[in-house]
Amino acid sequence: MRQSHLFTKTRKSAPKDEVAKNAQLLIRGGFIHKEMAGVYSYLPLGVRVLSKIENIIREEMNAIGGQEVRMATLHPSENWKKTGGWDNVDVLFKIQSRTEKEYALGQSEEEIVTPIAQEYAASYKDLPFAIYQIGQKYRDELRAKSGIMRGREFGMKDMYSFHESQADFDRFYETVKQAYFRVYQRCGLDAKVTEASGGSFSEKLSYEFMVLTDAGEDDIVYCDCCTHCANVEVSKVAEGETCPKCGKSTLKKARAAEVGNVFDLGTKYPKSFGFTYKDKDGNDQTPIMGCYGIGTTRLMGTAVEVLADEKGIVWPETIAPFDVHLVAITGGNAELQAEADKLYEQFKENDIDVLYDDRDIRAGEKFADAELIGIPTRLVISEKTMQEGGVEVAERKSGSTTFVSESGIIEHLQK
RNA sequence: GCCGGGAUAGCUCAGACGGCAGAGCACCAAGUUCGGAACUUGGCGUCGGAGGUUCGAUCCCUCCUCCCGGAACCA
Repeated sequence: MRQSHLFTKTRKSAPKDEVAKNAQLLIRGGFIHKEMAGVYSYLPLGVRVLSKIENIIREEMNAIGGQEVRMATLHPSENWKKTGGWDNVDVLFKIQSRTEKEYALGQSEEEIVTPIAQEYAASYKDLPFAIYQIGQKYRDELRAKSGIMRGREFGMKDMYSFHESQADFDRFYETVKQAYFRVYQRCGLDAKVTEASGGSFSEKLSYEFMVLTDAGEDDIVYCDCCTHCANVEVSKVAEGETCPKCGKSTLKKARAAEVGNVFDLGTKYPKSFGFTYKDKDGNDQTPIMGCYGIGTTRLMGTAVEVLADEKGIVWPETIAPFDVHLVAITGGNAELQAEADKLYEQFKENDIDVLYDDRDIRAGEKFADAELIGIPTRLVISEKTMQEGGVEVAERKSGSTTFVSESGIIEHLQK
């Protein structure tokens, strides 16, 4: 894409009503636009990043047998009244129609997915299965904060699974945990899994996936030399004590952002809806249910928080809005401009995902913008580089530069 | 909803004793520039809203709205 066609622009300063690094950089770069506290619109660059995150999640959920759906976000109040959520879930947005009919906005989808599952699962032969979707969620937070880390409307992947037995649930639970680790790893983030409380809807322990960052809202204690990690709210062992798992190190405490969670829901929701299936002996049984969430927009915010430097965002290749930022420094030289245009066309022909800075502005502004936007690889074509018959290749993350000939650049980028 | 802070140009901010409201950036036009947000010249406010005090309020008082931080909460 030509940057001159991109309708968004960068800005030098962050708006004064944003303090969180993720929101400051994402707004300055033109990835998101704030509508009100806790609610953001996603602009072209932001949508590109979010789509890549969603696709990684989609691939991993599909790989473990998840089936993608898109459920309603406008919910009938009756379903929430059946489960008790109407009166007990304080973050539930409740709205009323002109005729005073009541609705809820989806803050989670058990109330919708359970009846759907019920419709199709009448026999033990129909189990197990897992349904997921990626979409908007609404939560009536008393205090939205931290940019896109904790909003009233946000993106989430939520998956729900239904099983015949606890053993089968446990098997799938573990499968999902492994898939989640792959998601975070592919997004360039190092996540830890912690034990945490199940919240208001489950008496069992849940697992949360945590990425260390001061922008988070949870405190965890973890071990450096093994995988032990727990939310301080449930940890029986405190900071500085010996790791109960490996016994080798003392535990450290850190701030972390929850980027996913998995819950054993037991039979609560199927029971609320009278969801039973026939077992082999013809008896009615209630399925065991699990739910699994990843906040897609929070994941995006976390990546910014964790990976950005003083110049701007540093996207991992896997979720960057573009793979390559081609920056033309022409100084008004038409031949050079034509040369850059040619290179851009060649990139497109070779399916290289490129943002081409063809704007008629000074070099310094282009460099500053490139660093702010954070595309992993920056190519510069200028009089200087042309004299040597090539382009400069700069890595955003390290700042290191190399020189590659014009004829070899496509091959260089494709490997 | 609680505690604290805040709201002045599109953006970032200054401002005064209560007395004609400013700068930089951005935007438009022209020119000079052209590898780190450059420069010159000319073109844009309901001082968040509503009351009150006052000859006069952006400034003082009251209420409200919105925003930020914190606490609490956190499917």
